[in-house]
Amino acid sequence: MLKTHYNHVEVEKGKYETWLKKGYFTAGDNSKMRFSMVIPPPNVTGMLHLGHAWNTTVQDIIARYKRMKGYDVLWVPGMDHAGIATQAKVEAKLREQNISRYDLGREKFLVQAWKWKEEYAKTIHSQWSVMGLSLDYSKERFTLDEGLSKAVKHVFVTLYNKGLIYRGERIINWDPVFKTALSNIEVVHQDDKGYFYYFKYPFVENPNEYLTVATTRPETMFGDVCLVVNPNDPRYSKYIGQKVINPANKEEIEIIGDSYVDIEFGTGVMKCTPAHDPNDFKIGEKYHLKRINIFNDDATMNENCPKEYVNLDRFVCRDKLVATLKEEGYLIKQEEIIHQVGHSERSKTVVEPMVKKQWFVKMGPLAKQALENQASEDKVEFIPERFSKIFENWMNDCEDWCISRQLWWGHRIPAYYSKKDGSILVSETEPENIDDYIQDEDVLDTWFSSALWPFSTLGWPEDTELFKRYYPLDIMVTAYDIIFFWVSRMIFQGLEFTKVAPFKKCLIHGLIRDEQGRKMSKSLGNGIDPFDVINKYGVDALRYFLTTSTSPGLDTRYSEEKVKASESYLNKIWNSARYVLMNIEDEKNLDNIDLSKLSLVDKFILSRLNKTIQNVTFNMEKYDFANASTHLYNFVYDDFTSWYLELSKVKMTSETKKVLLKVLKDIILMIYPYTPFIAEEIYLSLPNHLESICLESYPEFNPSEVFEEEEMKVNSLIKIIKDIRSFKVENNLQPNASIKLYFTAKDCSPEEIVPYLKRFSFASEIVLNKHMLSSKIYELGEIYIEEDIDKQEQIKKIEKELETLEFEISRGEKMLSNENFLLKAKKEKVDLEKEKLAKNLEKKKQYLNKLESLK
RNA sequence: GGAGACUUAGCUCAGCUGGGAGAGCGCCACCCUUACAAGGUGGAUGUCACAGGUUCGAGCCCUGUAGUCUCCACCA
Repeated sequence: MLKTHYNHVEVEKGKYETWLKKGYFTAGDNSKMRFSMVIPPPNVTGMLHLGHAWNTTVQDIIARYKRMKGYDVLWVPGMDHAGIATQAKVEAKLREQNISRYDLGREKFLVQAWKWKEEYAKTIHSQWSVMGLSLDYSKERFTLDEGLSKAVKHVFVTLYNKGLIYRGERIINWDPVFKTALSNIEVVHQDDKGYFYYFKYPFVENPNEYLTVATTRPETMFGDVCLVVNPNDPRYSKYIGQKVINPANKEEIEIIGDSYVDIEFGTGVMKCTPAHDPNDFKIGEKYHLKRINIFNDDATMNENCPKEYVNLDRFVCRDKLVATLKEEGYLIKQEEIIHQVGHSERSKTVVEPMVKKQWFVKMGPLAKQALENQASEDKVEFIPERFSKIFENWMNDCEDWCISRQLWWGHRIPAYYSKKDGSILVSETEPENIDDYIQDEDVLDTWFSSALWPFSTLGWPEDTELFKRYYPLDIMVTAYDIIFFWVSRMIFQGLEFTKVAPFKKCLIHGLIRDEQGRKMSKSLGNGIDPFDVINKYGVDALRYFLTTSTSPGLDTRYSEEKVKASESYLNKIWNSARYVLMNIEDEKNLDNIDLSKLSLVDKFILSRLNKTIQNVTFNMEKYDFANASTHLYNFVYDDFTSWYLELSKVKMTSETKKVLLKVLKDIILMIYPYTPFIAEEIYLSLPNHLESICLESYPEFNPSEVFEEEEMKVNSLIKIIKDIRSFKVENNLQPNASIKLYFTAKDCSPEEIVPYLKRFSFASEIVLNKHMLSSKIYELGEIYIEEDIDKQEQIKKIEKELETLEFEISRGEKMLSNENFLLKAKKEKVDLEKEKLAKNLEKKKQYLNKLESLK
């Protein structure tokens, strides 16, 4: 027997270990249809947060639901080495001991990094188990494990041989803290306060005249190679070909013309720094301009700058240069502005565009393929659909992907440079005469290996059984913030290498915010540790909250109040289970409900149950877990606990007991994917259970158990009871005050109804078939509550009823007298309204008769 | 500069293909009724941002306006 109160600590204890031991989550039953997913691999940088909890719970609901629906479910766990993020953490830890990665050297540093990985993998595993995730650990992978490394090399080499990976000197985003290149999307643009500086560039021929150039980054003037004006700009076109003095270093530079320059913007004269600005770089390419790199790798100034600036930090240099130019009279003015500045996603430092030799993936052909696929029938179905557009927009104008990183923690680029002639060898295996070669020092962007995750985890590029059976995946579940980083890259790599999209559906959810709607972040200190929540309210309550108080694709706010409400709901189910168990204790035969022996209310609840199963299943199939849970919730509260449990107390037949058990069991089965721990606990206390709820099937809709008439009648009974209750409140009577009732049945046998009336109205006496003039009319018949009021009061009451009735009748008549409504509305709607109107008119007639007699 | 989302009860949010406005929490009154006081019963509260349009009928569809937010974009 269950305890009086739901205690999450006791309920959760030991269950997950048992499930794992029994192998319930191990895929491989080939007799069933397959259903496959892989977990978005969390970074091995630290603890899981609420976002992970949300994301994984959604997947767990899917996995458990699909198992119940008879699928062989594979859900692959795994983690991501998270190159730059993890390396930063390991370096920070070493720094505490005053050790830099260079002190250790590559190999020893990697030993430290692997240690870090082992430690955090352990934490993540234990957190997954607390969350109750039904992962198949026998298939677990890590992005740096041997098989995945093999896949990465294979992809790199194949793309290289196809000409889709190239090495080139191009302008890239440089992170001067981590001293590595970044891809475009690892740069986040923020509004920063800065200055627009206006400088004089005097003409060589005529030093009294000058052009004014505005810039936000004066220090890059040391890298200027020319000025650019628009040839169509009447103010300046005449100067094209002339020379001016660069005030920063007093060197002569030419004025060239190019229509790129916006006549309206700034002064209309642009300085050109091909080595440190993406647009200037393009112009530089067009006109074969010099690229003068002025920065060291840590963004201090290098020897291409005047002596007094060398080795100064870029911002110190900026201030010093501005001060000098001001002194020399070159600074015309400076304006404070707010502008977008690129920062490194990881180090937060201001990114410096630099020309560097890096490896790139040529995006054009890959993007084209992805877009074509998305326009075809084999497209990835995004849920909600609008995210497809976001994916396509990005695919449409993405630049080549810089994939080399100047880090140590990651997949080392399989390119080898000959010591003899410097030629490049790109190969999956080391060259035999390795001593004659030097391997490229760089590693690949983390997302390069993540992009292969849906198939590399299944053993690809080997043609494994796992890959053959489970690929492509049925669904990928992720938040919208990594559509560009991850989803899009999985799609184009999947298409390129496996010829199909890596997953059929992509379920996108939002981000979780704090109670005020702000992002959770370390600097704000507003992060919520999911495991604190779990300790307090239980993992089921957290899971329920995360997956039900959210809307598809939208952000949600964390709300302790709602977690608490979830726990109350679970307690409600818990206690309803106690009631059922208490009542069926001594009943031996609980199977095979005999429909012919059911009472009115038994049929009512069975009917409601079946409609609920239908609605819940419909929404589960759409992956709309919030909506599915709402249907179940309303059924549990309104139909089951508020009414059926109470009504069942009137006449507890052995058939009723069977119904109680069936309804409870189906509720437990439907809530199970959301809240597996409490569901298992209750399930195991039911008679005739299997070894675990994990082995159960999902409830099926049964049309032969839908009883419209009984539903209608019980609803009418409920209405009567509610009216009696309000009558008592209105008349300041205690809820259990005894009253005298008059009941004249219609379309039902009074014997069936009276016991319920008696119990719920606390009636001391129920008089049957005695027509009372001021009784109220229901589907089940007429009800009159005896009270001490005079004729006038009774008339008033009836007139009030008539008034509301009149309102409804006129609404119906208006509708039905509208020809267009009759012509254009759906037939069912018209019939429904007709029926309603007829009923109301009949009711009105009866009330009028009463009124007549009273008067 | 583009793209998208959001605006519904005091607060947080639901409202499925257009057919009589909902939940949780909070608030008021009453009730320890033998599953549950982490509860029950009854109740109050909404020009569904604004303005047009389509429609027999609009919270829902279309257009515009305002506000909030997010993403993308090289504007020196």
